[in-house]
Amino acid sequence: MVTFELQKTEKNTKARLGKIFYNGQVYETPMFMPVGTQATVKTLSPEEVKETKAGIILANTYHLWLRPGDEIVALAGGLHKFMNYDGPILTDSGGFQVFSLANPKDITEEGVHFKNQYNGDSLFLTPEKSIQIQENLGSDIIMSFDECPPASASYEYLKQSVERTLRWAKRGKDVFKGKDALLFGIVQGGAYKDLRKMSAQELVKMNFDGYSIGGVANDHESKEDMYKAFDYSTDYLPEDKLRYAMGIGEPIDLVEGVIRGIDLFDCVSPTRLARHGHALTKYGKINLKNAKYKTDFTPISEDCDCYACKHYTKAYIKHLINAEETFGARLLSIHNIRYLVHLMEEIREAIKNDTILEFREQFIKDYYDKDNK
RNA sequence: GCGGAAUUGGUGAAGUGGUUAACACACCGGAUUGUGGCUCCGGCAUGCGUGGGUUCGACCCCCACAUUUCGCC
Repeated sequence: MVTFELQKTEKNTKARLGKIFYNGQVYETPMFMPVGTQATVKTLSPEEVKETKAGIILANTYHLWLRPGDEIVALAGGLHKFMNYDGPILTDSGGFQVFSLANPKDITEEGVHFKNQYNGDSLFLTPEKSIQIQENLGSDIIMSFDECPPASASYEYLKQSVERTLRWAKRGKDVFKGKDALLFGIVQGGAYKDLRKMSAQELVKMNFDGYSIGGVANDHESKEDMYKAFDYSTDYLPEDKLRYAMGIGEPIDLVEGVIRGIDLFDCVSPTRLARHGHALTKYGKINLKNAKYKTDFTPISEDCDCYACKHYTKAYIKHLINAEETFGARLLSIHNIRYLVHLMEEIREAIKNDTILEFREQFIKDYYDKDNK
């Protein structure tokens, strides 16, 4: 069972420091969570995930429901046993996949009809069903089933969607057993203050165990709008509950999110970028496919303590990526996850010292200033 | 030695007497935010073996040479 304790709020911003307790384990927030959609963080073993000092990992309702099926995972004794991971596991509700993957789809008050993209079967996902699947999976942090509209949706559509998502949240909460897991409500409303506020306040009335901020970074949403969505949401959320920005993100977005009162982030980017040959560094993202790394026999980052940086050079990893060897993707995934986890360590230190704004300034200078490279 | 065939970018190659030489791979860049790991978007032959000729115009027609290859002696 996951519990959360708020430690402090930074002097100049909404940035928060907290602790998550889980089966004798302790994790600090703000925290970055790697994504393991299909009950595996792609290319990594659980031991390698742990070595990056990541705590919570994500798994996905939609994918595991379709394959291998939540009943099978339940038979295996739950996700933790099935995938051999003893840290906390958070599951997404399937709401985002309905938005991003399932086509065609038909969204009704009752739930969402869509086709199984693998075999064409007709599927019907409801708020109740989503919770039930997540409980079968043995998730520690369960998400409400939400509609995730594109950022370009009209105000009118967003308003209706937010209201429906609230009704879905209520339906999910009503069937949630609440034994060993937390249930989060998901704040929607695009970049509109009144919608985010309404969404947050109504969810808070239902008293969820934590609150997610959804519908961000979708559909080429601007960073400005995303940051507004953070502010307009966290302003109306209780201090003593976790706030989670779903699907975020880029290093700068983690910094900006923390400043706006977010505790948890997840993103596919470290592992996806890795598979495509990119490495995150203090001085920006680098593309190891670039010819200039052919003879670069230095680590990705001199001061990184990850397995990849301790033992391998850019030239070697570049070779692996070029040769399409999975070990290359694995080394880069280890590095990129470690980079983001370490970034959060630095962020927490800055919150302790009440210097998060100075930290942001220096971070932007290092990450984006081309003269540093 | 004689006869035939071929010669297009790093590679495999398409191509028509008439504006910017198709496509693929490789290569060089870029993208990627609640993950379809083999994804997406760009760039990449001022030149079609070499030298002449025909033509208003030739990668495409003609001649010579070079190289490769096949067959025969």
